[in-house]
Order: sequence, then C-alpha cells, then structure tokens
Amino acid sequence: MSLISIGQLQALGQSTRLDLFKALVRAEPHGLLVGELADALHLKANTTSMNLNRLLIAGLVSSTREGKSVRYRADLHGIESLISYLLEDCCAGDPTLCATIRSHLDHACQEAL
Amino acid sequence: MSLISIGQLQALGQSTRLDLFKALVRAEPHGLLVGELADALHLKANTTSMNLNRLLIAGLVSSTREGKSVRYRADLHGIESLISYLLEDCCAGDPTLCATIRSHLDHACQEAL
DNA sequence: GTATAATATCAACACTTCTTGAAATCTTGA
DNA sequence: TCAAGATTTCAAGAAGTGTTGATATTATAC
Repeated sequence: MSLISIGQLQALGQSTRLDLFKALVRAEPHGLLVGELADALHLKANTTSMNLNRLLIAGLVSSTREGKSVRYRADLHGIESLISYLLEDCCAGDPTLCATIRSHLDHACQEAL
Repeated sequence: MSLISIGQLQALGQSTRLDLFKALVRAEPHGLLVGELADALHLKANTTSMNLNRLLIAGLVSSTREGKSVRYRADLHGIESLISYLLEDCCAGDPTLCATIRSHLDHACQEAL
C-alpha cells in the first residue's frame, strides 16, 4: 500500500499530470479521449499519452479503446486509496484531526448530492 | 488552494521526504529534532535540513527552535488541506465514492480512539 | 569572547524527469 | 490490401531535482 501511494503522489505532483487528472475527474463519468485532452490542455499528442500512461501505472486512471481513439477515465478508487493512505498514516494519531476531516468530508458529500 | 496542494503532492512524492514526514507523524505530538531524524533515517544533516525545509514550505511541518536544536512537528492541518483538496476535486462528482471514503474515515477514526 | 554543538545555506555534480520529433502500432473505411 | 486517423513508443536534448562537502549561522557553556 505504501508503494502504491508514493507512486500516486509522484504522479499527481507534476502540473501536467495533475491537470490531466483534474480534467478527467471533471469529465466523470464519461471520461475523455486522448485527443480531446491534448486539445483542451494544449499538449502534444505524445506528451499527453506519456503522462496518461504514468497516471495509468499509478492506478489513477483507466483506459478503454474506442475505435481509433482511446478513452481515459479517472479511477476514483485510486484517489480513495490515496486518501485512505493519508488517513491511516496521519489521522490515526490524532482523533481531533479525524473529526475535522470528517466535517470536510460531510461538506463535500453534501455538495455532491 | 490548488497551488498549495500541488506543492504538497510534490513534497510528499519523494521517498526521503515522505519518510521524514511519516516519521514526524508517528512522533506526534512531540515531534523530533533534526538530528534525531537524521539518525533515524540515516541521512546527512544537510540533506535532512534541506528536505525538512521543503516540507516546511509546503505547509506540511512546522519548526520551533529548542536551544541549539530545532524541533519539527507534522502539521496535520497541511494533510487536512491536502485531503480536502482531493475530496473537493474528486469526491464532489461521485456521491458513491464519498460514502466509501467516509467508511474508510470511520475505520481510521475508530482505530485512533 | 571562544569553543563547541546543531542546523542551515551554498555551489556543484550526478541523477532523474519532461518534452518532443520521428517512427511504429493499431484501427477503421474504402 | 491500402490509406488515413489516433495513439503509443523510442531516443535524445533540455530542464529540473536530490545529495553532498564546504562554509556560514545560531545558540549554549565555559
């Protein structure tokens, strides 16, 4: 679990990839094609592909072929595991922090409904 | 908020700094001196100092001087803001994920008590 | 004030990572 | 099969990052 998570942190700790990931999260649940992402973020096709592959390896996105194109979607379980990792390592020592994060979570959840 | 968070992701996405941060989280609420961290992780003093400074800039740790030494502590609000950022960008689109993360949070909170 | 301990800063080298042009792969339609 | 579109792979140069020895700073004790 630790190994996965540092990979996720590395993958997201780079502006191009964070932008790609955020675009995919916003595009849920439909996802986006590689070309659409490249256009939206003004990236070369190969740069886009390379960075999407990094996110794929980190378990943060998934991909499916659609004819000539490839559709990428955010893998929300990847984020779930990252947050869980942060919680286990960080929240476990501090019940007060736990409560604070819970209130943030409640707030975010309300907005989602 | 976005700017802060990519800094945090970058700061934690590096093994030395993640190790330092985890050591500090485990050492809560007392924290650790720079020298103690260097010994514990078998790092040079200046390497330790450099990386702690990166964590400091990212808002993930705080420091206070104690005589000749400097004590660092994990800044749990930093982690809180990182998790909040991930939640806002990722959870907001998916109530189901929200529920899943909440159960993880509940679990982590129980262990903390 | 001087010496010593503990950190921090600086500069430079080694290392890694990011991007990109070119070429290759995969898919569809003619 | 051939051509064209979409994506991926490859190799290399550019840019960024991490570590470290040397040096500087800060604080204590004498």
